[in-house]
Amino acid sequence: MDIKLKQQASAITDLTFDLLRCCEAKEKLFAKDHGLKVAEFRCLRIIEAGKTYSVQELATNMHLSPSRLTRIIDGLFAEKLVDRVQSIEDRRFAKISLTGKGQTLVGKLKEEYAELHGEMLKDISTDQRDKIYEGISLMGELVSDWLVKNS
Amino acid sequence: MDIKLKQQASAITDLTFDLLRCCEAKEKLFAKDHGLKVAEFRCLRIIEAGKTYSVQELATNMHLSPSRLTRIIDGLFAEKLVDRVQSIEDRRFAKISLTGKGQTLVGKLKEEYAELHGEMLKDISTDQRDKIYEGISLMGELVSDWLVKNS
DNA sequence: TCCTTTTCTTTGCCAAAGGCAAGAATATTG
DNA sequence: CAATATTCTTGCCTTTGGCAAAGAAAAGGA
Repeated sequence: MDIKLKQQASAITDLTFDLLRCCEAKEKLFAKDHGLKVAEFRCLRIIEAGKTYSVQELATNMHLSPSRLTRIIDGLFAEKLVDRVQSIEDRRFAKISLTGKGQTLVGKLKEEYAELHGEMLKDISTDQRDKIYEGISLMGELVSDWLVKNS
Repeated sequence: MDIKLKQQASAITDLTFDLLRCCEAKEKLFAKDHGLKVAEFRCLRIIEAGKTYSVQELATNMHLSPSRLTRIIDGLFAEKLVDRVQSIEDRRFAKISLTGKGQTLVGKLKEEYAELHGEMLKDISTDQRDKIYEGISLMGELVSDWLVKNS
């Protein structure tokens, strides 16, 4: 039993390791093709149109430090993709949101990034896609929970 | 049908995106805990004891440029974890391999990294672990194939 | 053989990514 | 009001990474 766990853990360790490298390469290519820095793409992708976010929210979400986020937002602000206003209720907070231009871009990015994945997934069966969904969903939760406990 | 693909692609896009962030954080933590730079950990992990590798092989494997690899190997060499000798058959090639110290370390790293994943996986069923394995395995191949075609 | 071309690695240089510690501004609490 | 805590930004540093040129070696002509 325990041996079974060990084998599975080892196999999954290797697979996630490889998947990670590939997905990083994929993100880098995609961002470059759209004239964005990888960090900018990653940040834009998690900002929903109409919502506002504090620096800390974004930092936590992206697993980065607040100071790093300040810099990323600086870049997006300079390109007029996001607005940054001081919160009125608590003026320590920044309220970051997408500009009109930002919303248009993010819409396009999401669309095209999903298309890219559609391209990858188009030649396998619906069932297999479900298996991918299920597997990655399970793994994502486990890793996320583990991070909460261990950092 | 096509709508189904679109939905699945979109869902999988989001999931892999989140998984990627979490796994990066996980790698960073693990490397730090073992006194290694992330790039060093990633490099060491793909070098098998007793085998030799060219710079290019490692670069391709890690999806990095040869020049970047030279630097990573410089670091590992300075710590006496890898050997770097000129190939005798073709003296343009470097032959990179683990030193004794490197083998010991890599053995420990692999063991402990698998243990870490074992810790994450221990509370779910064998079946669910198989689902994770299957899903990530499928996805890994798809992304890898896509990269070959698109870069 | 000698010259050109190709291949593999390294080096110099630069950009991007990211964190830490200190500071500024604002809230909160005693 | 004074002390403390929170939020963000800034300065400074490390790490990560690539490109282009240079070196060194092999392979191919003529």
